[in-house]
Amino acid sequence: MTTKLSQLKQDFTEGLSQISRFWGFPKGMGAIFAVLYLSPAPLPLDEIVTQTGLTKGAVSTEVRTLARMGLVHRSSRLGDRKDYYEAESDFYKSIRSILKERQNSEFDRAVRSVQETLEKLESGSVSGDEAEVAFVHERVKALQEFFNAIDNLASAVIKLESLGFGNVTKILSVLK
Amino acid sequence: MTTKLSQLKQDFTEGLSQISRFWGFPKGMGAIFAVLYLSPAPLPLDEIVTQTGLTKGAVSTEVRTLARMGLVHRSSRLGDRKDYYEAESDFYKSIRSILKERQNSEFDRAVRSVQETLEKLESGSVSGDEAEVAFVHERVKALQEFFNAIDNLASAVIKLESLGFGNVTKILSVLK
DNA sequence: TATTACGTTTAGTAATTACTAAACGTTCTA
DNA sequence: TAGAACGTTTAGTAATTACTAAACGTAATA
Repeated sequence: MTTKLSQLKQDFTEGLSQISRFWGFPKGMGAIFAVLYLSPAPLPLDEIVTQTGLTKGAVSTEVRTLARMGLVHRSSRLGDRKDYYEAESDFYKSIRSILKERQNSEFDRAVRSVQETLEKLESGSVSGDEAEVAFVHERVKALQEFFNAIDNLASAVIKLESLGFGNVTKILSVLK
Repeated sequence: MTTKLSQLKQDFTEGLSQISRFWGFPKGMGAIFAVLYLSPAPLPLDEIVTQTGLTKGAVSTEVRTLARMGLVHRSSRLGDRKDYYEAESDFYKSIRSILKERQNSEFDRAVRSVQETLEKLESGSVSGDEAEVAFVHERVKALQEFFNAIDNLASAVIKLESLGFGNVTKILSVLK
């Protein structure tokens, strides 16, 4: 039993949409990426619109955030005022740029607030039951250290030239 | 200038709530975890209710998913029919159990659908422009390999006794 | 200068998700 | 056996997020 390529593409797109949603991104974003990822040539916005069934507005904004994440690239051609988009196919590259993106976000602000909490505790300026303050201090400190570990890991990954297969297997062997 | 412990706790809780939302979990979940994490003793549901301002129903369901993730533990005492909850303080342990949790989820289903797409392509049963089929094949394969790499990494982490400081620094040195 | 071909913004709607309030079931106590 | 003290479920609401439709801005073309 044979499958039409167009059908296959559609299934694939559906799959990526769900994956996208799973990671907390709009499912339309996954669909857009899928369409670009399976296209041999860069596509103009209009083409993405017809292939995903989303509106111009939606594609316009979501493709922009994809670009900011480094998952797609925008380009233009001389004498053609359309923008063309194509998917980044090196996923390790994408991961790095997503991590980078996340570093200057909401998340970082929240992490810093934990840092501030810790500083107050270190400076001894917190009033309350002594034993409980000590306990809280210890806990907050542990959390902060955990965040630091994660952060170091992320930074290291970002700095890498490439997180290719070799590196992954190296990591795996260390973890054995 | 001194800060009251109660105020500090509240700030901390606020911070964790945001972090929780950032990772796609309800912010109430972060708040519940924060309250438990800063409590020297296990707390009954009612106490969580008063400290977070959520309702019994909400706390009941969210504390359960926290437990499933291994971020909190439920216990009970003889001659007391309240349940008591306490936070897991070993975050590496938590990470492992979250990863485990994620492995049997929606996500895995979606990943498998990519696998199926690939199998169809491998079996040569896809009809359409030959060159394009070849291109799509290559791309889908690359994506699948990427997923495998991630999956291997996750599995390795899960199997670890402990992802303590030592291991993290080892990983870091490999990535240099 | 008017028209067309684009991408962006905006204001509103649909869909989803987080939560509340209250009914419910069970187990213990009187 | 009634009542109280729990945790759970359910049905509905509030808040958030994803998206649509359409107005808009800009630059190229006639």
